[in-house]
Order: sequence, then structure tokens, then C-alpha cells
Amino acid sequence: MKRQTKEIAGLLKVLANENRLLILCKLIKGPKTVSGLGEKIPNITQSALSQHLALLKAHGILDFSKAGQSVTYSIADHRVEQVISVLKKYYCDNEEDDQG
Amino acid sequence: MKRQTKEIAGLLKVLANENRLLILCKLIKGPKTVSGLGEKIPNITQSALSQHLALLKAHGILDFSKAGQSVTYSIADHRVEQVISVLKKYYCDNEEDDQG
DNA sequence: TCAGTATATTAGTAATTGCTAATATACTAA
DNA sequence: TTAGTATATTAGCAATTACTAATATACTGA
Repeated sequence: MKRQTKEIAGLLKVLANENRLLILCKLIKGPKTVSGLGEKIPNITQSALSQHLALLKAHGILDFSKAGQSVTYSIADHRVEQVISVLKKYYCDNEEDDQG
Repeated sequence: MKRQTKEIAGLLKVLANENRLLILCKLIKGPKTVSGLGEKIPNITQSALSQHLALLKAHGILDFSKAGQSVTYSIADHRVEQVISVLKKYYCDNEEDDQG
């Protein structure tokens, strides 16, 4: 139990950032390139975005593939989709106001 | 969406701590006094425990009642029970290894 | 090769976190 | 009142976080 609590706290620490949550929400809708993400996330620098993606990748949450000069990221650990889905369900008035 | 993401990230920040998760797991099983919690959570000081409880209370996650010289805490926001339930479901091998 | 684009990495910094130690407050029993 | 117990609060510190700016790497087309 202690170990699992630690593991879950670690996961939550990764999710507990506004920009990383936005990244994950966008990727849940489908894979996207780094620059595609950059356009959808307001006011994020290239460096910050890249660092967030690296962290999510390091935790096994994201996967990526390179094609030409761009890198496409996608959800690797689908459990986080479930977690985010529950968060949306309970903490967003309208689950559909998420278009964008 | 931006505002909700911020709100959810804030909640996750509160949950993203091993001791606070343990506190919540204990309280999900039923209300407990501060000293009762202190016995169940390994290696936590009185001060640290009190500060965690104050934070959870400030976020509306816990409620409390005083009786004599002891204070009993309980879950106030039952949405976090759902969130923790999903986390347990996906991140604990055995959902029942939580006796203690 | 070169210039341009996409992405990653590094170093440095301000803000935040989680803790301990000390002290304060509130209640109880004698 | 006094001593003892339960809990809260405060100050201070080390560790961590999230960012920016700068630089590096990798790929592409001419």
C-alpha cells in the first residue's frame, strides 16, 4: 500500500500542472505533432512544451514517433485517459466545452 | 476550459502528496480523529499531519467537528473519493490490499 | 554545402513545497 | 488554578518545480 501510494502520488505530481493537463487533453483527442500542440496551447514557449513532453514521455505516459523533421506524440498509458475522464466528469460542468 | 484546467490542476496538486493521499484513504473508510490518523500514517509528525489536514480543509475536501479535546475529520467533497477510487482501480494490482 | 525549420537540451532563477522545531491555543481532570 | 493532553500555528530551511534564454541537434530542400 505504501509503495502504491507513492506511485500514485508520483503520477498525480505529473498530472498536477495546467499545461501538462492541456497537453494530455489535446492528445486524448488524437496524436499531434509538437508544433501542432504548440498552436493549441495558449502562451507556451517551445522550450517549455518540449520539457513537458519529455517529462510525460519519461513517465511512460506518452509515446512518440518521428517523421521527417517533426515528432508526433500520442498517449501511451491509457489509464491516464480514464483518470482525466473522471476528473472532467466531476469537475467540469459541461463535459463538452472542451472543443479547441 | 482554461479555468477548469486550472481548477483541476489545483486539485491534483493537493492530491499529489503521499501523506495526503494516505490521509484521504484512511478517511474514505470513515471519519477519524487527528490522533487516530497519526497512528495509522507511518512516520508523520503531529505538525506535518495538522498542516496537511488544514490544507485539505482549506480546499473543501475535508470537514471536521470538535468533541472534547479531539477533532474528528471526515470527507466533505465526495468527488475526491471517486477520483481516488479510479486511481486505485488502475494503479493498484489488488484493490483490497489497503487494510491498515 | 548552406540556410531554414522542428525539436531537444542545458543553465540559471524565482516561486513553491514539505518538512522540523518551537510555540500557541483549547480542553480536561484533579 | 495547575498539569497534562490534543491540536493548530508559525518561522525557517532544503528540495523541487516551472519557467526563460540560450544553445545544440536533426532533418530538409536548394
